Amino acid sequence: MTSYYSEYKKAFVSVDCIVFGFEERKLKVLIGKRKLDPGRDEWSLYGGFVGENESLDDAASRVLLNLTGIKKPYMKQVGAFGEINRDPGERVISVAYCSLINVKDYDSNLLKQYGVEWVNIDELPQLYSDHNKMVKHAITMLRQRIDDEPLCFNLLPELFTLTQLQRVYEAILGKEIDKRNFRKRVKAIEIIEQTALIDKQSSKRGAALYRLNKKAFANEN
Amino acid sequence: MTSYYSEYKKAFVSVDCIVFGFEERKLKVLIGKRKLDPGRDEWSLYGGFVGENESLDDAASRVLLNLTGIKKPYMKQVGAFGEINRDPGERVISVAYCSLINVKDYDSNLLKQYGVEWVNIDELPQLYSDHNKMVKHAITMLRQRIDDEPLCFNLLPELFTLTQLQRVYEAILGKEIDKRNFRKRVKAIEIIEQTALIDKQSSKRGAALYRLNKKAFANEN
DNA sequence: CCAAAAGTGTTCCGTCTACACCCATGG
DNA sequence: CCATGGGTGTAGACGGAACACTTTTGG
Repeated sequence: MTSYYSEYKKAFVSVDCIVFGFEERKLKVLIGKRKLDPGRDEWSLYGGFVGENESLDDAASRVLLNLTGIKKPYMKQVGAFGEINRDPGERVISVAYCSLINVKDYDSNLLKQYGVEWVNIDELPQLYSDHNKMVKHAITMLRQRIDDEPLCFNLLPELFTLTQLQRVYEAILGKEIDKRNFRKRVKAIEIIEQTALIDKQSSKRGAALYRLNKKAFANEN
Repeated sequence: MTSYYSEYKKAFVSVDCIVFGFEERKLKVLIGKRKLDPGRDEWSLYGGFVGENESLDDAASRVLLNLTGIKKPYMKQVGAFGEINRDPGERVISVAYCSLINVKDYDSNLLKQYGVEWVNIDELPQLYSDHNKMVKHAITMLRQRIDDEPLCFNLLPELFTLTQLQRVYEAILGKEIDKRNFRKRVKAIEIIEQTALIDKQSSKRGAALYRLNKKAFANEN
C-alpha cells in the first residue's frame, strides 16, 4: 500500500446523529446514556465511527438505520466538529448529522434496546463532549431551512391534520402562529392535498386529513 | 497511551479553503496547480492536513494565513466531504472552509510563491477531487447568508463607494440590482457610514467613500 | 461640450399581519 | 347543552420592485 501522506497524523472520524421527533406539541431529540468509556453514563447523542469502506453519509445512514429502523430518513449534514480535546479519549473528528423522523413510525422497542429516550429540546441535560453545541447548530439549521424547504412532513405520519402541521411549525420556530394565516400559506404552496378521510382522534367534530402531494413535492426539489 | 477506540480505523483529515475575492465586477476564487502527487498539476483548492495539536478551525486559519498573509480573515466552515475515493491517494476526510478577502490587501507576490491565481467563479476549470463540489456549496452558502449577514465588506477595502458595494452584491447574487433600491436598502441598515472622502478613481464626478460602522456592526453580530 | 458615473423619490403591487365568529359533535 | 377543537375572510401595514432624470467634471 502506497502512502502518499505518511508524514501526517491520522485521526478517528465519527458521525453523531441529532434525531428530531415531534410529540405533544414539542420538538424532541433522541439521546441516551453512553455505554462506553470514556464518558460512560453521560447523556449523549447516538453516533458511531466511520468505517474504512463507507462515506460520511453512508456512516450516518447506517447509524440511523440501526437506531431507528428507518431506511432513508430525512438527513442533512450539520457540520464537522474538531476541537482538539473534544473527546476525552483520543483525537476524534466528528461530523454531526441531523435527521427528522416520525415518532409514530419509531419502534419503541428500540428505545429500550439502545437505551435512548425522547427529550424536549428545551429540557436537554448536559451532554457528552460538544454534543450540546451540535444540537444547537442543528436547531439553528432547522429554523433556517423551514421556510425554504418543506421538511416538517418528515416529523408527521403520512396522514395529518392541518393543526398537527401547525404544531410542528410552532415547535420548531418556538412561537405561536395565527391559524388562519398558517392555513392560507400552506394551501398556497400546493404541496399538500386533502384526502377524503377524517381524523376523529383530536376533536369531536373531526378534522380533514391531508397528505404530502409527492408530485408537487418532487417538482420543488 | 491508552487507546479507547483501537478497533476502528483512523483517516487523514484535511482542510480545503475556498478563498473568494472580488475584482472587476466578478467574484473570484484562488486556485492553483497541485504540486504533489497524487493529482500533480491538476487545478485545485489550497488546503492542508490537520495537525495533531490544532482544531479544524485552527488548521483552516493556519492554511489561510500561509496563503494570504491575513491573520483573521472572515471564515466559515462549509462542510465535511468524505466519499470513500474522493482522494485518489488514500482515505482523506476533508473539511471545506470558505473565506472572503479583499484582493487589494492581498500580497500578489504570494500568487507566484504559491502558484495560485484568481479565477472567475463562472470560468472555473475542472478541479482536483471533489473541489468543484466544495466551491458550489460555498457559493450557495454565500448567497444564502448575504441577506442575513453583512459579509460583503470583507471583499472590499476599508473605504469603498456604494457602487462598489453594489457590484459585490451583484457578483454574488449573479444578477443586476436596481441602484436606487439598493442604496435605499443599505442606508436603512445603518451599518455603514459616509466619510468626508471622495473617490476620484472611478468617475470624473467623484463618489463618496463609505466605511463599515464597526459599532453598529458589532451590535448586529 | 459630451461621455460617464453619481446621486436622488414616488408609485404600485403583492405579501404578511392582525383579528372574531360560526360549525360540528361526543359526552 | 356545552366544551372542544375545526374551519373560514377581510382590512390595513409594510416591504420590495419598477422606473427616469439631474449633477459633476475630466478630457
